Amino acid sequence: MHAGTTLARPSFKEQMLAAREEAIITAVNRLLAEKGFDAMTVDEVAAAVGIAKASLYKHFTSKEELAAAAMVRVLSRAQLFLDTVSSGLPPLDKLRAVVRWTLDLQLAGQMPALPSQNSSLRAVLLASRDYMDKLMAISDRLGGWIEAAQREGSINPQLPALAVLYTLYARGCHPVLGFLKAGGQHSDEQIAELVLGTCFDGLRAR
Amino acid sequence: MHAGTTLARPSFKEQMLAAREEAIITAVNRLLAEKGFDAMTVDEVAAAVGIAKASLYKHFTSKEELAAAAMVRVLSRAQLFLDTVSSGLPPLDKLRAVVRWTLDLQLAGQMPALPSQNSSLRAVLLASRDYMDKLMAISDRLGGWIEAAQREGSINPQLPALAVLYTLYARGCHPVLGFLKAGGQHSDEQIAELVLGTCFDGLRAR
DNA sequence: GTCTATAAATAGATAGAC
DNA sequence: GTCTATCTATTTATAGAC
Repeated sequence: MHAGTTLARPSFKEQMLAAREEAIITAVNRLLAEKGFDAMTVDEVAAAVGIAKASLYKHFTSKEELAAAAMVRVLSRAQLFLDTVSSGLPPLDKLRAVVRWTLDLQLAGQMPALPSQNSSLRAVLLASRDYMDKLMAISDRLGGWIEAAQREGSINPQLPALAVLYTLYARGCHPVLGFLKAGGQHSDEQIAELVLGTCFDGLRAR
Repeated sequence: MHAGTTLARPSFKEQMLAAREEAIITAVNRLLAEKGFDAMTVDEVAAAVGIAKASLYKHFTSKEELAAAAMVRVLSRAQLFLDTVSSGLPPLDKLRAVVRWTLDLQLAGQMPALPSQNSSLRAVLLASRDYMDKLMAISDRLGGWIEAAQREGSINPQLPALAVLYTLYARGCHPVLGFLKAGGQHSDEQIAELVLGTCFDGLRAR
């Protein structure tokens, strides 16, 4: 939130500040993954970080800003991951890799739940330049890969590209992962591969 | 909640009571679909029904009971729908019909959102005989159809039947529907067919 | 910036008259 | 059973000392 990224080398104090805010966001991120925005309380966040609630409000001006920071960080990490996806890969494999990344994040309990349609968080996110810019940038890159995959015939060309994009995003909050994990019958690796398979190949036999 | 289903013919008063409770559950159902359990308030429910909050508590003992009643009603309706699915249909088509039913419910804004992992509602549902019995009964019937479909080779036999079941359930809270609907590019019918297609056939070309 | 203490608003739930 | 009025606990957010 504070400008820790000036051009000059960050001072020790600034580094401490940045580290603390990282810790805050990490706690928020976990709580958002566990119980979602509405059920998460600022008291819990403060307790998890180990600081007073009032101190939290020196860093972030509201509960919504707190959550938004976590959402932005996830998007930033997604962008970093996109950068690591080999450009030589066929577009379908790139998309697979991205979905796999979101599944791993979920299995690690680090995927914040999407705000519900009517949440106060939603309005803040839609108004956040940072969040929307990152979301657009990610969507553009994925959209390019989707269309390339459709041109080469590896993704069903009859599907609207937007529908494909949303379907990929939806994997980020797929409750199936939690159910299967709670069942205890499968390893995380097996679960991820299962869901990845049903996403791209469907339930029907091929 | 109250026993409106005695063996004797229900009196006028009992019918009024049942109708009121139906109206309450309908309002709760819509609110659960719109914003989920955590964000829904009892005040909103009372306002939507047009009665005082205290009156609500004469019918249902807590917010959780209120929501549970709505969840149970959805399961009851699902059971009724299962009964109407022609027994002559191939198992894959039966499963398709069920998913289609849940998609229609969602598009109508009448599918209550699943409680988050850590919600107080979750505990109440797990402890509710009514809810769990219905859920088990539905799961058993769907499980039978899934296994039959796998035996005849129309559903991928390599997938664990439970994974298939959860995947079907997950369609009941698929955020893609909301996104596509908000986009305004497609009719409800098109959206339902799109999601149905990606569920059974996957994103990849066939 | 961090803390303790508290304000202000809202939530779920209940009392008691009718 | 329905209402108004109220209680109690919780929650977001802030004041003010250090």
